[in-house]
Amino acid sequence: MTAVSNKIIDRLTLYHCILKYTVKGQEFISSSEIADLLNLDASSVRKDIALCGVLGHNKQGYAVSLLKKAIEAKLGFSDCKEVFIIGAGSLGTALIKYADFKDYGINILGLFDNDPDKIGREIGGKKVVSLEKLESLIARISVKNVILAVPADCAQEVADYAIKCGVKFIWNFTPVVLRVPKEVTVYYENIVSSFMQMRNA
Amino acid sequence: MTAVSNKIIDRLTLYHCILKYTVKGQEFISSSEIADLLNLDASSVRKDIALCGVLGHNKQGYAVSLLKKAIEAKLGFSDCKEVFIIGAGSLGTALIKYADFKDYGINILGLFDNDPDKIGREIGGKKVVSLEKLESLIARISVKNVILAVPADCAQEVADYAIKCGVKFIWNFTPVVLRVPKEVTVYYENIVSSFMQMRNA
DNA sequence: TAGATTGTTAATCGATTAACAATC
DNA sequence: TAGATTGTTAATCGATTAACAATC
Repeated sequence: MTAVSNKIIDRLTLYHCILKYTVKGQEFISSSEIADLLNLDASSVRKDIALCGVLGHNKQGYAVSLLKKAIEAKLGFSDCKEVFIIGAGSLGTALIKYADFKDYGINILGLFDNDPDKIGREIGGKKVVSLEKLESLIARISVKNVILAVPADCAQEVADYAIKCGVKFIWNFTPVVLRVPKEVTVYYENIVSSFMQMRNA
Repeated sequence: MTAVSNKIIDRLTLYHCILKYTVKGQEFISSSEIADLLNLDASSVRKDIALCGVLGHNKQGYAVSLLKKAIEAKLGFSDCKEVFIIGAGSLGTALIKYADFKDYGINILGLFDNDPDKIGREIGGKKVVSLEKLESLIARISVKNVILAVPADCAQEVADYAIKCGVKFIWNFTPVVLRVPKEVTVYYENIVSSFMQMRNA
């Protein structure tokens, strides 16, 4: 399979959102219709779609349901990844309740915190587990991905612990740039940056 | 002031996070130290820093506090923008509680919802206001920016209403690509995309 | 047919990386 | 001095845009 750059992944997920919500019920969509919704060039839309192996129809554009499935296949929505969330504060809660994750192959298995008031409570259908138990749980069911949603002042410490437990990918929702060993990858959910982009527009 | 691309804004905010958290207490930092933390090329870091008008010192690198202030000035952290959040669910709650927003010049003035159970309740120090009141409030205090954190199935409808009230910028946390008039700008917080990038790495 | 739209190549544009003199 | 690091130019790389023949 051809490698797909992050920019293309970004656009493909947005095309998918269009197909799933914006043009729901519509049978065909043209490259220029997608391009207009996202302020893109129509030829780049056509190129992205070609990557997914979908052929269009003249004067009609692309079949919505076919294109939607092709994007799902290309991005691997059905190849489910298992994830733990660390931090059961308001952000961790929002993420575990984000039902759409399942549709995208993101399977949230558990929610960890070290606040005794939260441990044992149920949030979004999952029991909050003591952070101490991360190590034994990872040993049992090999989960390599965590979402880090803890306060900034303990982000590095918790990341170190998760890495010690065997975590390889950290989806980092804290504003802290983490020091990690080479074999560990951190993805920064840089919320503030997109606000700055909005402001500077 | 030189225009700064979104990619550069992305990197500058991450440098700022490093200076604020990761190397707190350290007096100087070299371009390669920043580059290593973020898996970037050191020369691109130096270029970004040059854009902020900061000069480094040989054998020492850049003065941390000076560079931090220069990034803040370049990105306009002190030029405060006022924002309403629409949707007082778990995501809206998480966002209003994200204290760091204030440091970045994001001033959240109010939280709207149309769920009678939520209206009047206090979340993150702000009273939840009925969505009906958006129009009169925007007429009084001219707020052009909203964070959209409502369920997908009413995203377009709520966006239409906000635009009718005079909103010009929508920071969209829903997975719905919105149809908006030309004078309105939508920024997509594409959470699923970054997960896909993580998976495909 | 005429018009609209795709698929794809070529041209342009911008961003990243490499290289290295200047500096302390 | 030698070594490390900046500041900046030139070279490379990749992404976007323009253009247009092919198609229905």
